[in-house]
Amino acid sequence: MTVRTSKRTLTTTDAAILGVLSWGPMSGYDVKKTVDSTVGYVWGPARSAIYAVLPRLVDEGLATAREVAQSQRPDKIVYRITTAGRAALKAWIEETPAPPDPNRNPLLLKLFFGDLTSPEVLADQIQARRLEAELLREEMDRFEAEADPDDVYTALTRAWGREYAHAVIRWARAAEARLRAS
Amino acid sequence: MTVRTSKRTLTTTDAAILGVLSWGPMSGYDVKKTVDSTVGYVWGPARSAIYAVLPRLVDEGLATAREVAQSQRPDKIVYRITTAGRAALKAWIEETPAPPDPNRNPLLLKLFFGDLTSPEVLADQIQARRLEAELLREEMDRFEAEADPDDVYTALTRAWGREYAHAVIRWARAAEARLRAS
DNA sequence: TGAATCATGTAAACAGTTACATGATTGG
DNA sequence: CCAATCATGTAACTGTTTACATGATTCA
Repeated sequence: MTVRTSKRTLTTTDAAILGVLSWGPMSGYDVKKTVDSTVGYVWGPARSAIYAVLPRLVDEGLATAREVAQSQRPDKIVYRITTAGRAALKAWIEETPAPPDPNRNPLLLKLFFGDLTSPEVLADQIQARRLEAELLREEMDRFEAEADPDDVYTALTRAWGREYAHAVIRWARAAEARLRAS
Repeated sequence: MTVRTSKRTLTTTDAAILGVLSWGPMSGYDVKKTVDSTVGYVWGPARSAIYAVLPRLVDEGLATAREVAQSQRPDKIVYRITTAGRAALKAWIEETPAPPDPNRNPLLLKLFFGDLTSPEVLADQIQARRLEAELLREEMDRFEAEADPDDVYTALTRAWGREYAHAVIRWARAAEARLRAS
């Protein structure tokens, strides 16, 4: 059993998957569900990406796979993070510099070329962004209510969600007013 | 001269390039420089992407190319947006729904798995993000000073830059304090 | 009976980046 | 003379998504 001891750094998707495996062994199907309801807010790989990554993690010795036969349900493959996997994830967290904030905002790009259309069109699109942000804020509030206040890390992610939503809402309100006025 | 009348919707990179061409005809080299100093803040394609996209825009009838011989400088190819190009860009602005905010934040993802490392490591990374945001805010302030206050669209993009930077700074300050305390 | 859930995977396409490759001219 | 600027492109790769493909079981 040769293990590809490649010291390749993890992709963000690898890290997300390894991360949920660090919470407990599970099948690809369960990884997907867990991702969606947790880290999916900040990194949401496609289902097919998860099924592609898992065997690769096994190849690299970062996880193990065990086939589990089931009678009432389709058989499944349960993945478990290894010590090497935990170390690789820790290294990714500590050593990989978080890239600067994504410089990519198509909505803002539209604003640069705003002269080609009417202010109402842009105001509508900004409003849609604001409604999204308002939903996000409500969601964060709901999480806040049912969350463990001692869990610092998830508290910080919720705090960012609220701060971000707040920024979008403030900006959008002002932008909409200014555009609808002209 | 057959023009591929494909009604393919533009990619964001296509739109960014067509957009700067809507400000005037120019070479690929100049597109790159113009992008970097303007829309680059929200969409910054690589140089190679620009040189790859430009001929495709010509294929699709969205731009024309004219070779310009130069004696003192290397010859160049000057691209000019066509009426069809302008229409395609307008359609992109009006019809293409701006995708929801990018769900992709590796720094936040690290926080989800924060238990695997020390609070200091995370605080350091958050601090780096804050310093970035402080630079962004200063840059926006400088732009603000020299900008035309009647130009609504660039004013809105600057406003977003400031609002966003503010959100990052507020969040990071609180997060750093909380992590350094524990 | 038909939709939802459980369960896994492949193939093709897409969007974009980095690195490679070349070469003249200008200014300090 | 050396660095910066002007000028264009290709090749290989990376990471990710969408669509395709299959099939059992449970619940309303």
